[in-house]
Amino acid sequence: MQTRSRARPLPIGRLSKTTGVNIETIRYYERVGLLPAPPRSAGRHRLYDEAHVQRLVFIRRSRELGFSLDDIRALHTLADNGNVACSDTRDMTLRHLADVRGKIASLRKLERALKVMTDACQPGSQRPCPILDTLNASR
Amino acid sequence: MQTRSRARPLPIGRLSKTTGVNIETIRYYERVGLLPAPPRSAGRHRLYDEAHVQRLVFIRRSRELGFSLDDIRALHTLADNGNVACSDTRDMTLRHLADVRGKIASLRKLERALKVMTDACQPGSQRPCPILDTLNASR
DNA sequence: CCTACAATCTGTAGCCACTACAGATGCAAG
DNA sequence: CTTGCATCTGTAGTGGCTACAGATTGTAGG
Repeated sequence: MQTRSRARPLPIGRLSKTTGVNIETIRYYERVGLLPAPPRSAGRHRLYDEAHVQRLVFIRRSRELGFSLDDIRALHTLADNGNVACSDTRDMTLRHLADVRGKIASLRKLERALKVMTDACQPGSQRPCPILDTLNASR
Repeated sequence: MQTRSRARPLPIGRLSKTTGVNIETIRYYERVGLLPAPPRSAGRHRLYDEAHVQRLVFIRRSRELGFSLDDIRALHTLADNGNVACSDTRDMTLRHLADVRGKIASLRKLERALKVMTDACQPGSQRPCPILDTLNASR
């Protein structure tokens, strides 16, 4: 599985480049208990191994999918416990999916409302400005 | 235009009920310079008039449409200056609309990705959990 | 070995738009 | 006058980072 004998540990800058996660963000994740604290060099510099890389990639992917840090903590726990039937992960993901769909729905409402406003507001056509008008209307 | 002679001033709680904006939020808007500081009673309680109600409704409507507080400050300035051709308001709204559309697009990507994951993860069907699998994959 | 200079360290504060207190007053009805 | 709700100020917390300052460490070249 491993081409090199034992990968030597990465300092935080290398981990950052490898995973695409900001250095400050990596330290932040450690502070909030999302990424385990790695061993340190004699001069207290963090030294990461392959497991940290995996963990951090997992976190990044989950963030890209919009999971909260709390969700990710829960996912880690499930993953670490071997998660047999994966019904918990599925439930979490379904809840999150519902959430995303809700957000899409309300953004679409916004979109329609904004479109109506900009359509009504043709340059040089009217006064008072229909946009300001809409905003002043109580409903 | 006015049925009653001169409406007597509202304390913050009434303003809150009238406009649907939280009391704490009203004070916050004053602190950040979004809502002008009203006159006070002898005991330093805020006393609002109809203009404040209008202003606050404007703010609420704008927030519902997703404008930032900075945007709203700009809109106020435009409204107060009589905004003749309303091209500035239109530009702002168009920019905001583009932003909203961008958000919708990325949420839709999310939605699709999450759907693929939950579809792959039928209860009791597979291990390891395809969701955790996806999250571990670097791309 | 020494010197630059880059990388990393810790700790703190800022961002947005609120929200949630605590503890001290004010106000209005009975 | 008392009771009890409304309001006051000031501060701190939320999520998920990001941006410093100022001190130390690691490393490559000479």
